[in-house]
Amino acid sequence: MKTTDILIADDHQIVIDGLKLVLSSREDFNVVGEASNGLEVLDFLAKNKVDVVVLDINMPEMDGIKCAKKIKSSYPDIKVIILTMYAQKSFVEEILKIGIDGCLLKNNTGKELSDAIARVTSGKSYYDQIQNFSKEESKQNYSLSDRELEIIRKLGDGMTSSQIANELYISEHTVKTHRKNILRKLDLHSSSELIQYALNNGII
Amino acid sequence: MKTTDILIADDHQIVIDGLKLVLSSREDFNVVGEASNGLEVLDFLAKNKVDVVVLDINMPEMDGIKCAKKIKSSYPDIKVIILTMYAQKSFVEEILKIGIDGCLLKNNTGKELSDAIARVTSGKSYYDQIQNFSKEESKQNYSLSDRELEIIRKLGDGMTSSQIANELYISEHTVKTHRKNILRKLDLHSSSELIQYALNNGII
DNA sequence: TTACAAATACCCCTGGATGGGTATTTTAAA
DNA sequence: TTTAAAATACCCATCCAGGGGTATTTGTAA
Repeated sequence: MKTTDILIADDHQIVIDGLKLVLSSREDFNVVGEASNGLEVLDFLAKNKVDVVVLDINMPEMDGIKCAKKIKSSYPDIKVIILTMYAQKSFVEEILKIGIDGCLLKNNTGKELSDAIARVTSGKSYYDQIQNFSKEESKQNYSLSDRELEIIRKLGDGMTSSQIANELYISEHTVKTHRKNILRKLDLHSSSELIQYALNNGII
Repeated sequence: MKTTDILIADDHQIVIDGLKLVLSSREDFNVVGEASNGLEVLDFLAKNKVDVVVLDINMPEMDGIKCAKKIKSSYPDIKVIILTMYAQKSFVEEILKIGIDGCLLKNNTGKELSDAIARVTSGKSYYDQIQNFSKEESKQNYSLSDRELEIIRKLGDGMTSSQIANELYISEHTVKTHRKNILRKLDLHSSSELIQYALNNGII
């Protein structure tokens, strides 16, 4: 029998334990490794043969999206499934662009994860809920630049515009411009909303 | 054989599926129900006999802490274990006060959850990491009042002091006083930091 | 090489947030 | 019933955020 070798990445061990058991219900699935962040995933892939990687988005060190990008450029044959807490609008564009094979919410049953893995190994893709806003919202869903993301993270640490300006060796005016652009792009109106959004979408 | 009847509550189905499988490895454990929020838990308890409830903190409708409080007052014999993402400093005091039997991070293995359940059924308690800061930080870790928590949640929605004042039928001055007290208690200095803190500690 | 996005920088103004007080009433606990 | 905590309300001041512009430089992709 042809088996599928699977690597699971999540920063919560108990979730990994659960997923392993969920997937062990199928004889053709073989969980060959686990990782608690993106760096561990890349480390594992360098030394082992894997067919499918199941990635949580919110992980320390290197998040799931960044990790998926690196996997797809270094190992285009490996299938990647993103497992996430929320429907992460801000990442939809990126998920589609990177060519991630599957994406589903943690909100789903274990069986659906099995189904998703089976689908992607057969060369198909598995998207849950995601494709809905990929069409409707991708137009108004402007993407944030690297600089803007950098500033959002510093805002999350409670830094003011002038503090950020000092740390980045740029003018406070520039920081304020970035902030205005961020709020405009995301259609938000305060830092509080921004931090909430950022945390819910894996930016922080 | 005496079996332990367990109710699992988490807002992510895939986590429930995993936990059920993890716990099924012990013959004396019997997962009799599952719930995706606190209200469903109370509903289930009203109709079924349960020995142990495993509660996630972050759930919609009614969070794990509020739910635990109600369980302990209505069914003092039912053991309660809190399962959480982060070490939630702000809740330690409350967890100890309510008399929750066990508390562990999702960051643990499935076996540790089994151990915790076994311990609490035998009348002991199981605390992971939590007791550390319960001693060290409980002095400077002032607890927030219900009103203060209410205001934090509204701030998370991006509301201003005056908007909150209108919604709660109180003066804007009062809202500002609450905000000042919140920041002072938590030793924070801006709404951005507060929202970050609140999301990481299950307040929002 | 031309066009466009990103990053940079500055101007204006208004309103809200932060931090320092003080003080009353209400509620709950000892 | 006395005491303490919580919720209420107001004063002051300063600083920063938010929203409206415009403009230059830099890098990159068509």
